[in-house]
Amino acid sequence: MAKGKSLNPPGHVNLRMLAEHLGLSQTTVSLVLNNSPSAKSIPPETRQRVMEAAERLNYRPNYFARSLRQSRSMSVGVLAPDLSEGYFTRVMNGVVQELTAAHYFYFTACHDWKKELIEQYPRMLVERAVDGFLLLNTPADQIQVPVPVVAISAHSQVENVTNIVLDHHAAVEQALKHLHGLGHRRIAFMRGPKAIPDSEFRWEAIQQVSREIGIKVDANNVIRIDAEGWSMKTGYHPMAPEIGYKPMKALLEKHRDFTAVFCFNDIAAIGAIRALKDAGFSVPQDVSVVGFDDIQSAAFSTPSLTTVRQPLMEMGKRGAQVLLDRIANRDKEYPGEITMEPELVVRESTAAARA
Amino acid sequence: MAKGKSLNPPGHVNLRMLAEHLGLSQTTVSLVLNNSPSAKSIPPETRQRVMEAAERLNYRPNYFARSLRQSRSMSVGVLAPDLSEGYFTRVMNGVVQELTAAHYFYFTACHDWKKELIEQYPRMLVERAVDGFLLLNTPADQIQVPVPVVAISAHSQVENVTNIVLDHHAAVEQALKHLHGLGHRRIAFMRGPKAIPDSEFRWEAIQQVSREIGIKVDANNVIRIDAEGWSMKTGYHPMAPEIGYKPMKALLEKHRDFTAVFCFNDIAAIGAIRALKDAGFSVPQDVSVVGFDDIQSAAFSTPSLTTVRQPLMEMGKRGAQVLLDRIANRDKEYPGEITMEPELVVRESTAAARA
DNA sequence: GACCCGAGCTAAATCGTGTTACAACACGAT
DNA sequence: ATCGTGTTGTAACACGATTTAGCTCGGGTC
Repeated sequence: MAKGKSLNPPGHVNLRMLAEHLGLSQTTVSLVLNNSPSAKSIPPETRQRVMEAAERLNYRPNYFARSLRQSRSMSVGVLAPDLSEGYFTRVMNGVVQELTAAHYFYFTACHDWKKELIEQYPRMLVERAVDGFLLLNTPADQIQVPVPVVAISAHSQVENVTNIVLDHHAAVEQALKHLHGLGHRRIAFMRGPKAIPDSEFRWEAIQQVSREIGIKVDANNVIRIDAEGWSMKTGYHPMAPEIGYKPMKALLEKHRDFTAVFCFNDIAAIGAIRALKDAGFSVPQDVSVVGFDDIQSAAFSTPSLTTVRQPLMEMGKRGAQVLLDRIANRDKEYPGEITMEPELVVRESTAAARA
Repeated sequence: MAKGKSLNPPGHVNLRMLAEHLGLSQTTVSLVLNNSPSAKSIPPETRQRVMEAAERLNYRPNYFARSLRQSRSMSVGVLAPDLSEGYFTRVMNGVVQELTAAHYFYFTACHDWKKELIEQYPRMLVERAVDGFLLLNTPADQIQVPVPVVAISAHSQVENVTNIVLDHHAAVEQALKHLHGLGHRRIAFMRGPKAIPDSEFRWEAIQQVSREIGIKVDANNVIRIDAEGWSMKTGYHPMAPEIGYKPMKALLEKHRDFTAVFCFNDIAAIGAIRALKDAGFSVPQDVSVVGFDDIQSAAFSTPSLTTVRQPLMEMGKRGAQVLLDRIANRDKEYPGEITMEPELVVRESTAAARA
């Protein structure tokens, strides 16, 4: 009665208080609650008593004290360029599923492609003791941290980093064989911005596959997304279809010697289609358009988009799984690269080439 | 030399180690580094010496130990239903700007509309000592936490919560006056899912404004988005245009006695347009469609969407500002509600009613 | 009787910081 | 000599959990 139980700050039950209340030592209570291996010798009745009291007094172990001891925080850092509509949300849907199931939380940090932020954020998050990093679409070369790193859609062969990548050869092959099979020979290519790791990688795949299939890549038919369009500093539209609209319009003003366009992603493809329509073309009768990613609106825009589906959610899930696994077994060997398979989704935006 | 400096785990400099190295006590070093008021008496030279050593040895105070002592974390919790394409990313763009500028990080937690998670996550994040909460599109009634809360797009008059809301009367008035002005009299309304706080609020505004303008709301022309479509458990498409496609299709199978549709949001509007086209209608010649939000794809879908623009980014910015202000001055008075103004954006999806 | 053993527990150290209470000393004033 | 009063620090505890090392006691073995 004089145990002092009633004068506590309510809702803040200690291990000490719990132990006092039970007439046991903190050690015993802790061992039971954590189901520690050295708790074998504790009889079931005592166990039961401890569990019940913890439940009844609504005991919650203090997060910081526990983390201080075990030096792990049950949280990871997610580094991404921005909170973009297409890519980010889809990958994160998969990531979140896995992290949540493992009782992990995550910090998100957007570097907006700024070099200094790409170096600064990892340091700041290490100070907050994240147990690992997940990089989305972000070059990993410069990142040196004392915890495991998994990079999704990056291609840096660096110690400590596991890459989750798409099989780009297969992806490009499916798209180009589809167009080739429809009779397209003069194909325009829209390259991604330099900053994005996938851009160069995919471009090389395009050149290689083109040689294999026998498609000529004409420099006059290669356009490039302007990296500025991706920046936050545009304010209102960080990553609008505009990024595809502008280069397509520019190309159309020079010449119209192509029957199909292979776009860097779906958002750009939607913009490109808009530019084609504005120029008096109809899609797919006059020009076929192929996108990349298969974001949600791809199926519902008009015309619906033929596109190379990246299994973004699965890539997120897989990435998170690997990261959690590497965190749990820090000295186990880990894969340097994991490849995921794409899938061509044929919809309305492609058709046989006009004669 | 034999001070043991070289046999440390590198990158892990203690306060103790720093103090030893300096030949001072931990207290002194701590006082200097935190610029504590009781450090007044410490001479500038000693100060200087401490600061330099900390810099040189790259000393970083342990986050857990520090938080364990002072229980605050320089981070906030963001609670949202999901990482949806339209709403979430736009609001967060504004939020992130403000938080980053104030050197705050944030945890994101998606409750997926599950009651138990809406109660559980705040508790878990309080354990992690977040300094405040930001609720997106999430009812705040049940949330009891010892830190400031700002709710964006919610309408709960609860102690401790500041609401950032849209002026729904103005929003609905602009949309309906636009349609009324184009000659539309028989208008179909798509209500939002029950779970979303804005749904009921907007519906009441619709009823009131309709009375004021003289538009009849016919129960046969009211459809509702099926809440299940929003759930994660659908796996692949958490929040696709499908949510608008299905109810629109169902309505069209019953009757076609309307010349315009006012949709709950842009994503649903895109789905509804698709359903109208599938049924042989053309938009806007046969049926006008008005959306809500003005998400990025609204301007680039075909036809481009007439919609009520919510200043989502500004709402996020404002919400974060208020939260940070309330965190910094915990006892200052705070606003219970802040109203933001909408703006009608007229594009291609609306036209004069057919005779 | 010495020795070991397992069952059932506990005291005390540890993690790294922040903070309170107090020590040692100098200097001048009484 | 004593007292006050800054100055310049330090020892020790608090925060709350985990973990190591070990204690006690009854019973069995040789």
